[in-house]
Amino acid sequence: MPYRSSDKTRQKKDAKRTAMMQAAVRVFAEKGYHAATIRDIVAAAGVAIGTFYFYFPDKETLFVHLYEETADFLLQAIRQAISSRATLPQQIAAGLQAYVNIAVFEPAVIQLLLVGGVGAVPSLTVKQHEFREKLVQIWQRPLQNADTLIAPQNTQRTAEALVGGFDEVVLGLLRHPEAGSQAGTAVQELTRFALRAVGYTGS
Amino acid sequence: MPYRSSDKTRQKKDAKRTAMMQAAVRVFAEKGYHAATIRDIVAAAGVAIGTFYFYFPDKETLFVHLYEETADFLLQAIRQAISSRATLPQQIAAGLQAYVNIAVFEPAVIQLLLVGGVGAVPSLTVKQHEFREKLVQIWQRPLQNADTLIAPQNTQRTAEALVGGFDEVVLGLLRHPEAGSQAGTAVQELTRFALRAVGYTGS
Amino acid sequence: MPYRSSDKTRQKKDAKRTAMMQAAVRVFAEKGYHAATIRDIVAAAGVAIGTFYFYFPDKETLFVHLYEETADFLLQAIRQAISSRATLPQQIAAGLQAYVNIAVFEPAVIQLLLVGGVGAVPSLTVKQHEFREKLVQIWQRPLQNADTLIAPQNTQRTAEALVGGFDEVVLGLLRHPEAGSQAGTAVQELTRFALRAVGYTGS
Amino acid sequence: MPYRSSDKTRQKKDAKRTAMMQAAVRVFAEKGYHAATIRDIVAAAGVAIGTFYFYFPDKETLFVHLYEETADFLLQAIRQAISSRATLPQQIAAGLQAYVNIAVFEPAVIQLLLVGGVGAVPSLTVKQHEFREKLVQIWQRPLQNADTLIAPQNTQRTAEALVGGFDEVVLGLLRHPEAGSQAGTAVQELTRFALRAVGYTGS
DNA sequence: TATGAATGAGAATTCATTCAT
DNA sequence: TATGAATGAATTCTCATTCAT
Repeated sequence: MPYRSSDKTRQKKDAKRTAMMQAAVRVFAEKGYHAATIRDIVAAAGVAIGTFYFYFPDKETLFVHLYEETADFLLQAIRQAISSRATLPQQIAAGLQAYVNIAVFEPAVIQLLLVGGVGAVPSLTVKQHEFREKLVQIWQRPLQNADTLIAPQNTQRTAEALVGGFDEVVLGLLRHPEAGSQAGTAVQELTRFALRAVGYTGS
Repeated sequence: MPYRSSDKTRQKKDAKRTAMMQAAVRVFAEKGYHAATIRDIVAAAGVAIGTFYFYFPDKETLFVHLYEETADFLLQAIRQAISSRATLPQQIAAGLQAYVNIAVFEPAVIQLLLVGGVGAVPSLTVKQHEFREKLVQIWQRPLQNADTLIAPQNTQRTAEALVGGFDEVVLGLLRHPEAGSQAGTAVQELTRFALRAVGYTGS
Repeated sequence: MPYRSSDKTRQKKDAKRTAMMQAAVRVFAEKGYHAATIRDIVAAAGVAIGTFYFYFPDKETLFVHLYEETADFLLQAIRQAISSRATLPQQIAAGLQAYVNIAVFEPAVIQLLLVGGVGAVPSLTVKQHEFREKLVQIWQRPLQNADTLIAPQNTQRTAEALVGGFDEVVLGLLRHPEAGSQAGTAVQELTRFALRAVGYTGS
Repeated sequence: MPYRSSDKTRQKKDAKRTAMMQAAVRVFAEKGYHAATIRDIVAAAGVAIGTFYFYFPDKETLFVHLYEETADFLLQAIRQAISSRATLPQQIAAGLQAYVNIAVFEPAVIQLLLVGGVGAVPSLTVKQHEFREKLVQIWQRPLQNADTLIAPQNTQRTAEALVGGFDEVVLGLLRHPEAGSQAGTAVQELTRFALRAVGYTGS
């Protein structure tokens, strides 16, 4: 019996914690790390300042944590989309579609990862590198697997360049209000771009 | 002897102003806009705080100015490299070489443009968009000119993706201390990547 | 036990706020707007600098607010004293007595209104004019009501001159440490002065 | 011969010094002591900052000096106007006319004495008191001389009140752009006010 | 757990003043 | 004499963080 109550408490607490983190993501994404104040965050979450420090040790830790979680979410989504397809063109299209979907429906995720946290917190630099590297690895894998269907190349470098290109286009989409309407075209064009870039000769 | 105004004094002042701006670029590049304090900048320049405000109106104005100047410098270097070559492969190789050279010898330039100023100052957002757009245009031009030698495509989108790809690779280079040694290889690989990506069929 | 918000806490906060405002009035009155620093004010109130900004938006806003409140207090006191009497001589004597009382027992009020804030803040100029005008109106009213008992005259001008005269004498009183002892005489003499000045012929 | 040249030099220097002082009066009058910067003053005088410190030791000293000179000028003008007339009504009218003239044609003088310097500089307080006292004495003298023609009274107190009244009205005039057109009426009304206030029974 | 009043280090900016030329 | 570049103390204000309730 007692543990059930404790369970509920735990759940409640987690719910509040999660709500605060979501509020924080929104605020960080919108204003960037430095311009976002704790007051902004607690206001967005509808709690008091003290409550923030009950759930999180400090601003920087929260931000780094948020960055990691968000990065994992994005990586997982792309990884999952790619791994659920069989051929390289399908993998690229699916991975891109997943990425663009997130950009359109959760722009805060992209904002946080590609804009809000860039060069803001020293302790984040390492995490950022890790994130970039993992992203590259995710895109490099299908290239390695399609070994015989693409041009001979340094797949790591190719994946790096693709990742950068995807980011640039996606950020460009977000700069325009009607991001959603362009998304489909962008995915197609980027897919073709990527296939050419790797020298795909299948079909 | 009413103080010679326009001669050496003038030059000295300009020299000092330039020296201070260079110091500021270094500091901004290293720490990012917010983490860089006026104290950091004047310390790096070896002057007093008041001196900063004698030469510049305020932190933000200086930063925006620096960003613009640096952006113009980079754009000009790449534009110039591209326009001095005749064929697409040469143009791409030359443009990339120019870009990578700056990254290797003036890493602060790339740091300032791609990292230190991202999401830092609201009044900079517009300038950043302009910078990205100009960069895209610079790379789009040779594609348009090589019209018949490349695959049919949305050259604007392609240029966007290339620009993003180049940036990512260059930032990757800077992450490693021995950037210089990798630079040559990176230029070659990126050139081939780009030629494939545009579907170049010349020779 | 989520923190009782509206009870004692509220009252305490208001009390502190009031205490800080009183401290601020003292400091502003003593040093004038510019010479009074936030440090002075918080030192006088026995709190930290941050506390000031928790209660008030900034120095100027507080000062203007203080000025308005103080002006209203003084105006109300004089208005009330005058309106509670029936004849002109009584009205003048009562109004003056009220004014002098405040000067003697709350010299900071007069100091703030007539000295500390003069020419200090641009945004205050309008308030100052309003204050002077209201003061003139207060003294003009009894003159208009005693219409038939005083010399024909521009009562507005007369009231202006009386107001200026009263201020000068009151400030003179405050210049001497034993202001209180002279106060009674001053009220009598000023009353007679005013009655002559309006050409009062009653009795 | 040499002394002639030195003489000219002296004159030139004095001329420049005077020009700078006039510029300073204008600036102090317009902005008040604290808001007026040395840069403002030298800009108004058309010289360099260093030049200021060649002629004057520092800002405060200059201001106090300016205050004294301006006060002397005003006192002398009124004193002179009064002493050149024979009867009390003429004396009051002439003194007021002189005062109002200065207010209309040299508003900076009044601004400096009655507004710009009030409560601004601690070291000025004494000078201000002296100024007020001298002004009171100037107006008290004719009252004492008209001893038998006015009501029995404390002429010092009366003079104080008159001085304050005159100031208030004059400041009121300056608040309106068309000060000049109202000046004549104001002098007449104030003269009558003053004559009534002293209980003048002549004629 | 939750609150929000209180803190104070630190940042940007101003401006009177100095001094080498 | 005259200049104006250079200085740095002092000021206002912000904001992450603490802690008594």
